[in-house]
Amino acid sequence: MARPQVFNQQWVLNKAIECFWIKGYGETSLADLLTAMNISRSTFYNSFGDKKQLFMLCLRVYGQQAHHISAMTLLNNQLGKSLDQTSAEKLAKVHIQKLSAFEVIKQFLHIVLIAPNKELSSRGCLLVNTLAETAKVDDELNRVAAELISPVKLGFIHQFKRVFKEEVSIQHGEWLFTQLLGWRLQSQLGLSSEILEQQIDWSLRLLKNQSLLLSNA
Amino acid sequence: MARPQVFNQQWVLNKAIECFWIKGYGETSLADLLTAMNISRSTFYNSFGDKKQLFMLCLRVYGQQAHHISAMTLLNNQLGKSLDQTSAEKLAKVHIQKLSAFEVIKQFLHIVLIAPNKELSSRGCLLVNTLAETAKVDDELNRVAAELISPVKLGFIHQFKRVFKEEVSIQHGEWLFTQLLGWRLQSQLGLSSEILEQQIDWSLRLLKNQSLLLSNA
DNA sequence: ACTATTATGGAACGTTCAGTACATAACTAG
DNA sequence: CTAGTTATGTACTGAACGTTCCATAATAGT
Repeated sequence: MARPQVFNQQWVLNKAIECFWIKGYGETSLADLLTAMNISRSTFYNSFGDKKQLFMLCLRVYGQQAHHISAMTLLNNQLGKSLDQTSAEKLAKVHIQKLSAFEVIKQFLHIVLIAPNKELSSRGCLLVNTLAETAKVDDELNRVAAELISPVKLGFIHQFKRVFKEEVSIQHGEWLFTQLLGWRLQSQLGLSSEILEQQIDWSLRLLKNQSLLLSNA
Repeated sequence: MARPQVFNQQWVLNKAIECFWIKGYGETSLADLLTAMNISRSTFYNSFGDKKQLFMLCLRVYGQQAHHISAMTLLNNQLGKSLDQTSAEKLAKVHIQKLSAFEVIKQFLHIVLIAPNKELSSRGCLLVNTLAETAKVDDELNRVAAELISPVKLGFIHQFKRVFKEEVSIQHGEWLFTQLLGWRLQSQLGLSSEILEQQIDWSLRLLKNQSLLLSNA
């Protein structure tokens, strides 16, 4: 009945996510997007409304992927399609299921913070970045980003509790999540991966002995 | 010999810092700056070169102030002129010198993360924000921000060690600094101040028992 | 009072921005 | 083959951006 779309929806969406992920919402121009997505202006506006709508769509897709990835990583299943091959290979070699609960978490942190590649890990998390960028500038985007982060965080904590088989509390998961955020920034500050791994070791060892030190109340 | 400047250099600089601090470099327009600084376009370009040069100047000034403030806070001296009156009053009431080393750190974290006011603490650190914002966009600004952060971090760690009287290592300071960054983001994510304080308690208690758990090698 | 020097105000610059209008191309159902 | 529908490419819009330019105002030394 009508002329068919010549581009691949998922492909151009992932390209858009990559743009926003690298440069942020404000710094990403329409020209950047059109070049990366390889579509024309009219196609853009016909298919995605406008820049803001596209961005919110990207946030949602990214949120689902991020949630999926962190959950899958801890569950030792296949990686989502969005990660590149090197990451998938690295993960496959880990053989998480044979490691202790602490090793699983350690490997997860290692992959998220260090392993994939400098390029990827230095980007940080699109949702967290967006939250910071739009904090005082765009209430709507800020709200959306905040809403989308929460399931990711809860997913992390949930898997964290699963791995530790109820030996830890939700609060411990929150505590470790705080440090995950901190490590992200530290690595962006140029903290050496040696010290980063050392810190991860420390935190996990502290968590291992948490029953000795941390009361729940 | 010449017509004198009618504006106060420090005053307009602090106004500029406030702009950049709230909206970031990219999102702060020249109109925003001129309104806040209350000067005209030509005065702006004559006195500060251009937007980027002014921004780098602001970063330097802010870096010195931030360094000063964190050091002074821990040393229980007067606050720098840049903090507002409420913060100064809050700090004066703390009477840090009478508290234990751990209480000093705890109060410091409390002030930085929770106490001053939602407005101020939600801004985060201008240098950290800049580092994140310019990561993939402007190499020069990124480099400058990274260079200016390091003395602030070292200052924090130095004072941290001073307060603890060599009972802790530099690595412990780095570890706590990581969490400081994480808490900043968490509070921006809407983490309740109750949980935030709980986490601070936990981390400090863990640090208190560090000799039991953490080896230095 | 005159001159040199600097600060200031305002108009205008070219560029880039997100978004729109419209003609045309590509397809399908009839 | 035709009519109808949708996708696409190009030219354009008005607004906002950072920056420059120039005339003018205000001072200090001579």
